[in-house]
Amino acid sequence: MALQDKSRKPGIATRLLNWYDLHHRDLPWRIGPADLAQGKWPDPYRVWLSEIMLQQTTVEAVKSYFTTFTKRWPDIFALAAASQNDIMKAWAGLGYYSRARNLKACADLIAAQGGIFPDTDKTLRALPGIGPYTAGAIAAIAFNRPAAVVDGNVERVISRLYRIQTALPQAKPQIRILVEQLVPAARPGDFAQAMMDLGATICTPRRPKCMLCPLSQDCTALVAGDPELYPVKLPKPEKPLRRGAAFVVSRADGAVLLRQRPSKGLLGGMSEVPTTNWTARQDGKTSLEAAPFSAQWEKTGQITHVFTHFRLKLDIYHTRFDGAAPADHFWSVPGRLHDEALPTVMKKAIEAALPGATKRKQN
DNA sequence: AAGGCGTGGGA
DNA sequence: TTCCCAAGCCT
Repeated sequence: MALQDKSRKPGIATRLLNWYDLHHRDLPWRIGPADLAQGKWPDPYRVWLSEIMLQQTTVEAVKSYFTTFTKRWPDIFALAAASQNDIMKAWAGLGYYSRARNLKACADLIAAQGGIFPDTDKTLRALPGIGPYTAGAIAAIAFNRPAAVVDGNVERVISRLYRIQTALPQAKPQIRILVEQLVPAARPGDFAQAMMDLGATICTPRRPKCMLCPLSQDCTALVAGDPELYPVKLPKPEKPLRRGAAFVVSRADGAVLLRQRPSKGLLGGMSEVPTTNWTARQDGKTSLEAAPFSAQWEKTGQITHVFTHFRLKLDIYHTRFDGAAPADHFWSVPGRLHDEALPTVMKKAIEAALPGATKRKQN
């Protein structure tokens, strides 16, 4: 929700912005406070792209993807003109692949409207892949709107400032209200980024650097001596184990047999080697009936991979085959496996049978 | 509205 | 090793 009036806590915002001017992070998608003061302004396309990539993803992981994407697709029209499959390939390895599907859908919508981004919290929120956080972030950073921007960093900072006893996510509404009261009428974008920088570099989950914090005088948890206890979170359920088998079929020229996963759900729209269903059975028995064809399958190893809500153990089988690809399968481009839309778990599976096969050759 | 949805890095 | 978690969104 955009705020019309000034911050009711000017001291905190001022202290935070002064700290940000000196200690902000330089990031590829960011216009620093000095440049901003000179009248330079961020490109909404780059703000949007970076914010989508940063959802539940670390800054370090995003950097190279952001560079690759903006070089290949410099603006919203270039991205809208790209195929869904090329975007999935470029997104491979970054995770949460529904983001890549929504990215394309959003680019198409904006390009069709002349390439102009919506510039308010509410209108941004209506676009695919843009929720409360991202809408606020784009509105504040790209359009200087005094929107409340609440991410995991901000939740932590606010939880400690006010020593909030309510556990997340139940505390979210309360946190949002507190942030709304802090947002300054001037520099709302810098304020949002400052809050996140503070959470990422000073007010860290463990061992926060309170000695260096510009808000130490404001922090209730620091006074109480227990900042690490916040935010309060409920214990997470443990991840069940699922098992299955994956079948790596290699052709003489190095091509590998692939197929495309359904567009929705886990790894939706990404490519995979043929696999059995991933079941909860614990006996380790895998049915070769699910193989793409009957052959002399050689077990070449086993991999484990951790998804958001379950762990997966896959037995890896390998065979060589030089015929035509079966229905609904295709051969990868020989020597170009690293360009396929392969999620990390599938790269692991292929590597277990064909070491080095998914690596980009360096020269 | 609670659960589905990836991955890699740090402690 | 194991756990936590990182600029959340969708249904």
